[in-house]
Amino acid sequence: MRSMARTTPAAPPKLGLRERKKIQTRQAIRRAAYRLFQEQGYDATPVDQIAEAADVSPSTVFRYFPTKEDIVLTDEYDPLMLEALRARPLDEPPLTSLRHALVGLIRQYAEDAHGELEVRLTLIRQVPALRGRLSEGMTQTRDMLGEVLAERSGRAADDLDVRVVVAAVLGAVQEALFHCLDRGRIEDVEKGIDRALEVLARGLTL
Amino acid sequence: MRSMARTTPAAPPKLGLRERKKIQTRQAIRRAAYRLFQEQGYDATPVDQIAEAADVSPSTVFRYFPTKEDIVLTDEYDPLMLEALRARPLDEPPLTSLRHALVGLIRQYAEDAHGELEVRLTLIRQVPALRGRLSEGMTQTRDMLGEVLAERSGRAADDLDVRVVVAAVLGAVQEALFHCLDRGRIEDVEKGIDRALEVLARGLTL
Amino acid sequence: MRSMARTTPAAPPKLGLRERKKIQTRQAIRRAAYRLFQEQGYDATPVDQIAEAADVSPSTVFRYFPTKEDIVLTDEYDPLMLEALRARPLDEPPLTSLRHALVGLIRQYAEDAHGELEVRLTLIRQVPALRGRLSEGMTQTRDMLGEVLAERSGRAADDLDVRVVVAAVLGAVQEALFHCLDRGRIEDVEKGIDRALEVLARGLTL
Amino acid sequence: MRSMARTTPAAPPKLGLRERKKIQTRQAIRRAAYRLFQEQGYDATPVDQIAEAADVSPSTVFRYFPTKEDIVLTDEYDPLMLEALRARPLDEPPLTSLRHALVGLIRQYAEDAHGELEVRLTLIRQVPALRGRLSEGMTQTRDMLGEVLAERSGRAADDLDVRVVVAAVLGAVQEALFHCLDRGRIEDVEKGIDRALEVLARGLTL
DNA sequence: ACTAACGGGACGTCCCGTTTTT
DNA sequence: AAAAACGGGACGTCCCGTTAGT
Repeated sequence: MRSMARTTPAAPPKLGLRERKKIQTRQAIRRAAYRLFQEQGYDATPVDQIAEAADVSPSTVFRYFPTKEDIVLTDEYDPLMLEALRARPLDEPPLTSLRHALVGLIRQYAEDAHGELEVRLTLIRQVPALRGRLSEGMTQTRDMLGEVLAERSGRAADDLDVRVVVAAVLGAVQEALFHCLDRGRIEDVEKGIDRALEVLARGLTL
Repeated sequence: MRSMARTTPAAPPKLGLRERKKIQTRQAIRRAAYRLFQEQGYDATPVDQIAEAADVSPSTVFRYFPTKEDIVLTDEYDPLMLEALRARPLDEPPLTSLRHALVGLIRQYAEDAHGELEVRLTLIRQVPALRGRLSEGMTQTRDMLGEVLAERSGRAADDLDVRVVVAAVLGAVQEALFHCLDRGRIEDVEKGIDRALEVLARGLTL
Repeated sequence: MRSMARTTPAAPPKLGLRERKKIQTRQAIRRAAYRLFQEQGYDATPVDQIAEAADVSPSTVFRYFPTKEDIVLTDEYDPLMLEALRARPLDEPPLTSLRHALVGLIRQYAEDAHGELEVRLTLIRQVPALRGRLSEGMTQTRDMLGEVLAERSGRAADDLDVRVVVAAVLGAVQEALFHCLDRGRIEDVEKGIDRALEVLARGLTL
Repeated sequence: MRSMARTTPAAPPKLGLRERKKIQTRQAIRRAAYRLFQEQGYDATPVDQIAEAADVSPSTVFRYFPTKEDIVLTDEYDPLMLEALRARPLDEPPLTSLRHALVGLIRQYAEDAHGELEVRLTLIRQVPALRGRLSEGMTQTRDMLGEVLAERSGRAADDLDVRVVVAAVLGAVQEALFHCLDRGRIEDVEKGIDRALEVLARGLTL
């Protein structure tokens, strides 16, 4: 987990002015977008408006994010998650491994982008198009997690059991996230996840 | 379950010519759409083309299906599922109840619309926009299932445990469906579901 | 030739209000476009402006003309030309047949759309993109003319000699048109064509 | 004609490294472009992609070729053609003079850029935009040839007869080229041209 | 000098809702 | 009531020219 703490600022040695500007612009666009989405809704916010709010040209927005959806969906946490998962001891039950990897990641994200998590979750929940794209990404995540899990347990990558485990865990975590979001207690998210995973662990008995 | 067998065509007693024509048109549009989607892909198929293929005007398409997505997503199975769930004995473990309700439903659908299941699953998997809308519908389904489960177990409707159960089961079922689809053995879907749910039942151990 | 005189207005029996409106709109767009092209140049005239000038929405412009180029290039004279060519006596030398067919057509066009010929020629000469599309259409025309000529002379459709004849004649006619256009004596176009074809007839000697 | 054989690489006496690099880059860009055009089509190939394939920046492409079209269209054969035409004896019939000038040029080009002729012809035939620009260039060529011919025959530069001669010859040559291209016998092009010009010489009789 | 980034604008496609004919 | 046409707006792609950095 310690290694995870070094995410973006991990390799800050020497970024040319060029690079720094790029990151700034990216941030500016994303921030503007999130704000407008929150205020007006996703569909009601044209890209042009985002551009204007971010003080760039519409072309630039599309240079940074191929589609409007990507403004919300792009992130770079997947590799971190895999790494975290691989770092868990081999004899640990998969549920526990996944739990640690996911919780660490979410904690990380919450630190990195203060408050963005909520907006993002809300958006994703409300805008069908985003959910679509997200679950596309999720599928990848799922596949990747599945692969790691499979390799750790000596099974085939497309083993049904493995996939079910991953799907169940991701579904449960998502429920936990939304549950906390609904209560406005996003900071309790770890507790929620723990509880959700416990339900899974005891075989879905109520 | 027998009552379930009578789904749409269950109550044909008195349908005016009007109604029958309407249903035919609806079918024609959907069929044309599915065919074109399969041939060209979803995004590459404009609504106008569907209209032409179905031999109706674009406006008519729009009258039957508020949006293009609804052509794929609309169905009428939710109430059936709820009914089936409510019909299960109260002391049955939730996992079992859900299993019966879902399997019955899928079996029903496979009978009703021969082969459509595969196309539909494939489409949904491939087109992000559809997945978005689907999971929107899914959310409703989830909520509804959750409510029934909650009421049966005397919990609150938004109880985290209940939601986790539903989410995990739906996720697992979906994995089973895709798993069978990938192998081209869609007819084994019940076995797949059983196996997936077993993984859940034993607490996600591998 | 007399039959040719009845081109567009040939079958005006009963056009619903719908159809008439459509034709009007088409005309309005084309007229507006031609005017603006003349005033500002082709490239400097956005489609939106044409739409505004024609008092329609941009979408409508694109409904009538798939691309901006088509506003200039679309016409419906090809079938007429073929018909005219076929109507010539079989034992006539090809040069003469082509001459009559082409001259008749141009005369027709000059009558139908008074003055448009000049603008159109000018545009086509000045805007490379249009020339491209035109020569695309021209290729078709050429092929069609070639086919008729081939069939009349009992040769293969892709016979080189036939194609050379057509190409030379079309090239010569075009030169004649531009020649008259340059002198502002567009009304002498028939004389010009005659002279040009004579050069061809005598084997390109000066 | 021998002098013609030394076209671009004819005078390599002293080219600074600078110059040589420039020529190389130019070549690299053109080559990359031709390859991509062939593979994907002209319109489907963005300039950026060409730049990448040629391993230069997009700006550089733009520095070497003002527009995308120029990548295909730019060449340096016009002056050679004029020179060749001027070198013909004055009392020769224009048809013969043009024939020699053109055939020599094409032969030259075929030698210089092995196989490029075909790609180029194909591209030009298929992409309207290119045909447009080409015929723009062609117009210049035509004008230049016309001038030489006019001066040799003591006529005005814009004399209709002269222009008709040039137009007919160029048209016929083009037909011959395409004719051979269609049959995949590009090496017979001289024969084809001869035959085509003969048709012209005998006054377009079939 | 070279290149990356940006700006601005056009094009053409699509969707969905409204208005007009039939 | 069905259809055809229209309107309006968004999206995403592309091109080419300029500016700012290395």
